[in-house]
Amino acid sequence: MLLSKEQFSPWFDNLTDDQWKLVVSNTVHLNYNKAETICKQGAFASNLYFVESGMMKSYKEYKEENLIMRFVRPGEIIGLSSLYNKGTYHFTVASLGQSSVMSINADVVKKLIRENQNFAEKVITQLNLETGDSLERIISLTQKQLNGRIADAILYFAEEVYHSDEFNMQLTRRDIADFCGMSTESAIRILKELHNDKIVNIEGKNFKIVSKQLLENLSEFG
Amino acid sequence: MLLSKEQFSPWFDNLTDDQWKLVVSNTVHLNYNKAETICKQGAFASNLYFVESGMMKSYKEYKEENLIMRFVRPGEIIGLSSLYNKGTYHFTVASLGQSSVMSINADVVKKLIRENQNFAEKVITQLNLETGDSLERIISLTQKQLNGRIADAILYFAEEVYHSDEFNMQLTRRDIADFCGMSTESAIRILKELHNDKIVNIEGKNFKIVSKQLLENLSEFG
DNA sequence: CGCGAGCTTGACGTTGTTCAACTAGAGTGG
DNA sequence: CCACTCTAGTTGAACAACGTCAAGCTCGCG
Repeated sequence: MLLSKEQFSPWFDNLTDDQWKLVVSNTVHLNYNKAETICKQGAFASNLYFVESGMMKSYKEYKEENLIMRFVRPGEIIGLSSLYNKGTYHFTVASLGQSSVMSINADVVKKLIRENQNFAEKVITQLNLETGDSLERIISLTQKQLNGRIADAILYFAEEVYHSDEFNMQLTRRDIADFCGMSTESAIRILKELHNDKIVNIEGKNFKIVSKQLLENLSEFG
Repeated sequence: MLLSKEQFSPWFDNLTDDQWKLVVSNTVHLNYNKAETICKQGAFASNLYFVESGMMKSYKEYKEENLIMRFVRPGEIIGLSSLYNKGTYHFTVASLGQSSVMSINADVVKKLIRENQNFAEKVITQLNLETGDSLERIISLTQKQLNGRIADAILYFAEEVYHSDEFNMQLTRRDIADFCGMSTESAIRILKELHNDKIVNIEGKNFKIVSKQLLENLSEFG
């Protein structure tokens, strides 16, 4: 398979040819099926994963509970936050449907950080973006009630994941609940309420936001 | 005031003399009193703060609620996670007692990141440490009940903040509650319970861990 | 000496979880 | 082709966990 840097823009487009060759020669492509695990929380993070296609859930495991932190989409890199320190994955990442990744040796990424300031800056930029998101999630999860959290989740799906107010949800109700830090039953009840109140039209996995304004109100005051 | 790089080790000890001069000439020292604000969530992060003495609380503001994310101690830098992107502070940081900081221009820090790979690596290392802590906090706050969260907090104070099983707490009950994401009354009730159960000896602001084992059990199963 | 902030306690109401039961569809093996 | 099972989704009722409210208390500071 022929690889060009630009294909993986904007992560790699500033690499020198030598650096890119190094990346290519320390890379394998992998395909995952639904429910397969890309990386496991606590394991040594000897590889990072550049997502090429599909969608994954990235979650913290705690006892029987999973708390989904975010959904990972093409163009994103998994494992940046595991570089240095103990070098273990903070999350488990599992594929939601079919997906493919480019697996890169972590030492190569560290080498790029050392040798290419642009790359280092991009890494820090990305880490800080994730920190910001992560903090917003903490607020949503700890300071809002069920309504508000579900509203946040639906807005997140529409804006960050599907880029549309109408989408066919890939997730189970349980995934939604795990993303909102609540029980499956609670998630179902609130979704039903949203549907009955004609705020979001929900039929099975088909979601259509009817009133974004009301949804944002819920997120804010719910 | 005479400044040496080594004094601020390990953040700056790998800088060249020129780089250090640049830091010194773009730096001011500031003293804060109790309850004064070092930086404000949402404001442009044009400066970073290297903590020299004292202790601060770093918290997210949401409506009337504050959620304390961590306590900042000498040797730490405030604002790394605000570099790049929008460049606004993710937190408000307020001094708990008297404290002093070295305020550094953010552009200088960015320049150091570009020009000194060691520094860049340290920054990423630190950011990833903070990410790890932050995730542990999410788990504590969302997956554990009040007992477990208070236990986590006390263990955190003993291990990360005061480095002793016996300490005089600088915080109010409200601070403790804000750190554990619960109401002040709940925090008080649980602390009392811990005292009555002879797990932690608490008299006013004096804390003494009697049975660390039981406390860890609470953290794990509480 | 009085005032305000922090601390404490009990009673009460709300929120959200748990448990149990039921349904529907998808896959499996006889 | 039909039971059988498993998972996902759903609903209601009972219950536990936690927050809110109201009151009173203490202590340091002006």
